[in-house]
Amino acid sequence: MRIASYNINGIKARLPRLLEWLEETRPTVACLQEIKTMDENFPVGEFEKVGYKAIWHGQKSFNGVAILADGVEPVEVRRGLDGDPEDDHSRYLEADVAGVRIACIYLPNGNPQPGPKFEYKLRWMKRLRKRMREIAALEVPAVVLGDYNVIPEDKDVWSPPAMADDALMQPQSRDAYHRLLGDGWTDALDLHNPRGGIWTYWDYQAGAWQKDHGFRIDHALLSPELADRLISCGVDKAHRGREKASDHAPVWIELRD
DNA sequence: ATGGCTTTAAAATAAAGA
Repeated sequence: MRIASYNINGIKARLPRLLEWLEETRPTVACLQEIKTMDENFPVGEFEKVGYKAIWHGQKSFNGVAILADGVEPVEVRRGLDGDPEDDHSRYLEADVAGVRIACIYLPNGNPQPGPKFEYKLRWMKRLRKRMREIAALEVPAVVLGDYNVIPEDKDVWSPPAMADDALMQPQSRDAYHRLLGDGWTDALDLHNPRGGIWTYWDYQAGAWQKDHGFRIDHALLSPELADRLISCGVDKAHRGREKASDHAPVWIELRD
């Protein structure tokens, strides 16, 4: 089976591209971030037409996550993270599909830093770690994937100096990410590309795509039970170059059944 | 460059993104 993640930057503007990607690559499960729409406007019928069932957790204007599955309804486990009743952002959705626990995340960006947005990012990462430790304790095949908004190491960015002040690569962001790995989660793309140089995001500005000025912030973290089943993984880079593309490219993992 | 694009919401600008 193939499990993919795609920050689509607006489901309304991206729908033709998204349906095209689903039909061309046919992932078993597709986790979406930044759907940027209220629940009542989620185009579930468009996905049903091409054979996908869906659950979603939206909000007005920004954020929002969804999980699509080929031919089966994802069985929702939870939406949102514990630990902050004030947090009304739609950034977390967890479900079971085909015997795999799947958490779709849209981690806060955190810019500008320092500041309240960066503090929110770090708090959110603590709450995520708590939930991921609970999932790990289940000792089941599990993957937590999505837009982590963290550049894990310098090898994951086209120019470390150019991004030095960005929230995505501050030491606190990186430390929090590496604590997840320390808990036993495996970064699939990093495992298969240890020298780096793999990007999942290219800014719309300054010709970043044309110059290949990107970085890697979309990640799939696997539990030991799922890491054992990893066959291959990759980035659907060509989809970033199409008309009206998202600024992210899809990432995917292929697993033994 | 307190942002060179892009999206959303909504009716001209503003917020958010990374």
